[in-house]
Parts: sequence; C-alpha cells; structure tokens
Amino acid sequence: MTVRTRFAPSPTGYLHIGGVRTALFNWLFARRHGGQFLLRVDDTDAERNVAAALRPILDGFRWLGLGWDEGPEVGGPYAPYYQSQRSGRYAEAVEQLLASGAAYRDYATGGEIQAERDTARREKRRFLYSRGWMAETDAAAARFEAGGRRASVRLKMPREGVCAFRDLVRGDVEFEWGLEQDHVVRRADGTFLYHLASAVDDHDFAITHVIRAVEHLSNTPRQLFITTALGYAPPAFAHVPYVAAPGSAEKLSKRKLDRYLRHHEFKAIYDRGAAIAERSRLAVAPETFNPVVVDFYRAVGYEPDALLNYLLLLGWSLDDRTERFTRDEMVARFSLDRINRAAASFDPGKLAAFQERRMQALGIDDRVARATPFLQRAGFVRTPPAEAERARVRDVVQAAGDRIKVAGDVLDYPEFFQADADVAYDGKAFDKRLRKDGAAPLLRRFRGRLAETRPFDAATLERTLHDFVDAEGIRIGQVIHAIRVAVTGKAVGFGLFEGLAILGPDACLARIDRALAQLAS
RNA sequence: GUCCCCAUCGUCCAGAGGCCUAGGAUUCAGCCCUUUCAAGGCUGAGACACGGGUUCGAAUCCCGUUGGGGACGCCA
Repeated sequence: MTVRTRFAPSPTGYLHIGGVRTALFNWLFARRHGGQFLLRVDDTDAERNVAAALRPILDGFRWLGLGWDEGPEVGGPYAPYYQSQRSGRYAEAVEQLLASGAAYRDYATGGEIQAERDTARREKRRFLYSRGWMAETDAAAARFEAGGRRASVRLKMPREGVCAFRDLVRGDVEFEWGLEQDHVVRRADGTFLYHLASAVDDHDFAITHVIRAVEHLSNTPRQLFITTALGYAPPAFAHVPYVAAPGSAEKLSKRKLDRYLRHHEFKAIYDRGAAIAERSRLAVAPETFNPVVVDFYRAVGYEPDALLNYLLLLGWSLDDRTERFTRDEMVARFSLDRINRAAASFDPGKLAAFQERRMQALGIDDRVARATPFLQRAGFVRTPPAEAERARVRDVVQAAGDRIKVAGDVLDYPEFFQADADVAYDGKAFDKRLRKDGAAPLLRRFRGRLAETRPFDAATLERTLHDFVDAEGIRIGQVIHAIRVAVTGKAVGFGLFEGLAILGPDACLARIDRALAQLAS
C-alpha cells in the first residue's frame, strides 16, 4: 500500500505558518515513503470562502517548493479535489448513514438547540442533545414537516463505551462515546459539513495517513464513527501539536499581530520587513503582511529552504545536534515518531538565524538573482537590467557580503544606485563627521589625491588613503569617516574602499564636492 | 463549566533508570578582530515546576499538587 497524505486548506486567503509546518510533515512523510502528497480544498462553507482566496495558498506552496501530486490545478485520478464539487458523493454517504441508522433526520431549530446548550452550561455539564426532534421514521418526519420544520441530518453517536485508537504521535488515545455530540453532517439547506466530507474524501482519495494539527484530535472519534459506519477502513492518524505564539503557550494566531509586536524579536523581523516593503514600494496588504503568514517571508526575500528548515525543527528533531538539513536530508531522515507532544513557540529570532546561514551559503549568482527584483521594484534598476546595472548589482551584493540577510536587505544600499545629487545625508552622521574643525580642509586635500588615483580599485584606494594619512601625520579615523559620510551619506556600510571603487572616480569626486559645498553654505 | 492534553536553560530541541557535576542551537553579556556596520573567533550567564513514592540509583517510572494549553459550532 503506498503512503498517501494530504493537506486540506480551506480558502481563507492566506497560508498560516503553523499550517505550513503541518503540510511539511505531510509532504516529508509521503516523500520519505515514496508515496503521494495531495492538496484538497476544504471549501464546504460557502460563506467563508472569499473569491480567489485559494490563490495565495497555492502560491505559497509553490514558493516553498512543496509540490503536490494531486489537487487543485494539477488534477489527478480522483479529481475534483474541491469539496464544494463533491456533493454527490456526500449525499450518497448521508443516505447510507441514514439507512443504516448511524444518522437521523433532526428537526430542531437553532434556537432549540441553543436552549439545551445553555441549560447544560448552567448545570455545569457537557451538552448532549436530547434528540427531542429526532425523526427516525417517515411518519415522524412528516409530522415535523407539517409544522413547517426542515430537517438537518445528525450523527446518531453511541452513548456508551469508548472510542480507542492509536495515534502515531500521541500514542493510545481514548474518548468516551457518551461525551460525543450528535454532530450535524448535512445542513437543513442540503449542504454538507466538514466531518462528513473529510471522512468520505480521505477514503475516496485513498489517504493512508492523516497528519494534522492536534486541534483535530477531538474530532477524530466522530470521523472514525462516520468512517466505520460507512464501512471504510480508517486511515492512520498523527496529531501534531499546534504552534504557539512567541514567548507564550497560546496558539499562534494571525489576528494577534499587535500583541506579538511586543515581543522584541518578532518586532525586529516585522520592522525589517516593513522597511523593505516600503523601500521597494511593495503594495502590502495589511491582512497578510504578517510574520504569521507565509506571504510575508516571500515578500521580503527569505529563502524558502530556511523557513522549511526552521519549521522542521519546531517540534521535531533528529538528535541532539543536527540542525541543518537540505531538502533531501529532510526527506531521508524524517519520521513521525520523533515529533514532540508539547506545543512549540514560534521563535522569530531562530528563524532569522536559519535565514542568515542559508543566505551565507548561497553563491554570488544566486544572491544577485534574489536581490535584483527588489532593486527593480524600488526603481533603481531597469527590467531587464542594463549591462552596467547588472554589474553594479553584482558588485554591491558582493561587497555587502553577509550584511544582506534577506534579499530585500540590498535596499540598505540605495546610494550605489542613485544619482549623486539624490544621495541623502544622515544628519547626525554629517554633523559628527563633517561639521567639525579640520574635517573640511582634510577632505578637500584628500579629494586632490583621489582625483589622481589610478587605477581606481579598492587596493589602490586603500594605499592612497594610507599614504595621505602618513603625509598628514594623522590617524586614519580622523578622515575615513568623513569620506564615508560625504560619499555614501551614511556612517555605516560595507568596506569603504570597495564602495569608492564601485562608484568610480567621477561619482566620488562629485559627491565630495557636494558635501564640501553643503558645509560651506 | 465539562472533557482532554502538556510540563528540561528566555526560546527550540537532546535525554526513553546509572554514560547527566544535564548536551546542542538560538537569544543575551563580555572579550578578540576591525575605518563604521555586519560576519567570524573565544569566553560566560542560563533549565530538569513542586511534593510524595518505586528503586542500590530518577530529568527519565507511578501518584498527587501547581502552572500552562487545547477541544467543546447547521466553522474548518
């Protein structure tokens, strides 16, 4: 029997980072065992589905490189993979449940159910439907319908005994049947609910392993009930713990961005991302520009492999030290039995560390390829880049080295792409390094040396400065900062000589002149 | 409220009775390197929630307490 796993997103418009981890586990498990990983669209709730809300989810999967063997846009032998298009099958299943007595028509109104629920809560016991409006015979149904009521279909759950099953991460699990609800599987309007659809689909799509978030653990008995009532062989279950919020044990939620922003590492990656988005004139939807959502990482230039590697280790480990995994290594080493039982908090700082290492491992060509689109969006480089632009990007990325931690960080160096007159001065740096006694004349004299320096490369420039410093009888620190601010506008940046060489003599001289003029005025 | 689950450095993991004076990663602090900023190197701080058992021996097994969390929909 070949292993088949699935991830079943409902089209909400965004891909949650916790969802990705669950999907990754599914993907890895299927790949590990030479099986198939499929995507199924859980869109039974028409009201909740916004148009085109599946797009960002599929894009996210593609970006991450988590390919699906069957599902939306790729089809497959069991198509369609949209629950909204499988009503025929669900209708059959409901008829079968009804016929076997595993389900019944129910005529209670929402208000009546709510009243029973309220009573139960008042009496401090778990709610259990009285079955007061249950119709098990056509005669009973006719009586209710004569009163204008419409039937939903509920599961007739056992009221005694236990539901026991083995969970691949949690071990043996038991639930008391008597505590289970008579869940609705078909609404009064004839549409079907998740549990029914899920049980039917897992069977129809030949899913062998249901690997999903632990939130679904308590749903398992009712799904098992449906599965067995329908005569299907149940899949194996593996319930993965949820991903908790940074510095907390609460479930990570997209809606609590404001609260997470109080966590300094979370705030740091958010702020960095926001700065990149702003500089690259990226139109960000506040809805998804959120480190809880995968889109965020794509937008600011993270490496998918870094995200995946980090997520893999959030609740799973191989041993006490292996942390770096390539795709192939992940696939080769992954196993369900090393998934933790406790929830794990999302740690943005550690994700950033993985990203940094991954970026460092990339060759210059890859880094240039990652950085270029950000410069294009910011309007610094044309699409496609001119030859000179291409070379400039390469030089800057090379010189910046591992200062570029996410691809969007290349926008920290606009001065290499701007016209001389557009370079902005950092006011504080300008005052500190240029507006002080001796700075201007020193800079002017150095300009003279610079004008004669040839070749204009980093090594020669460095020699030029050292000669200048010796001749003046000063320390290098007395002039180098002034040069940096004059030429780049900033107090910080990569190697000064590399920077000067990249800009070339004309730009360097023009910028020094501009700074000098600014000082004189 | 009812049911269920979880519990090792701030965080993520290792640990399945002696290998643990608890290991790795990340974060943080300090030092080194250095024209700035990064990176890198070195050093350091930092945990078995508590109480009882079981055992020659417990972070590991059992019970309880405490704390934290999840599920309780005609949502998925």
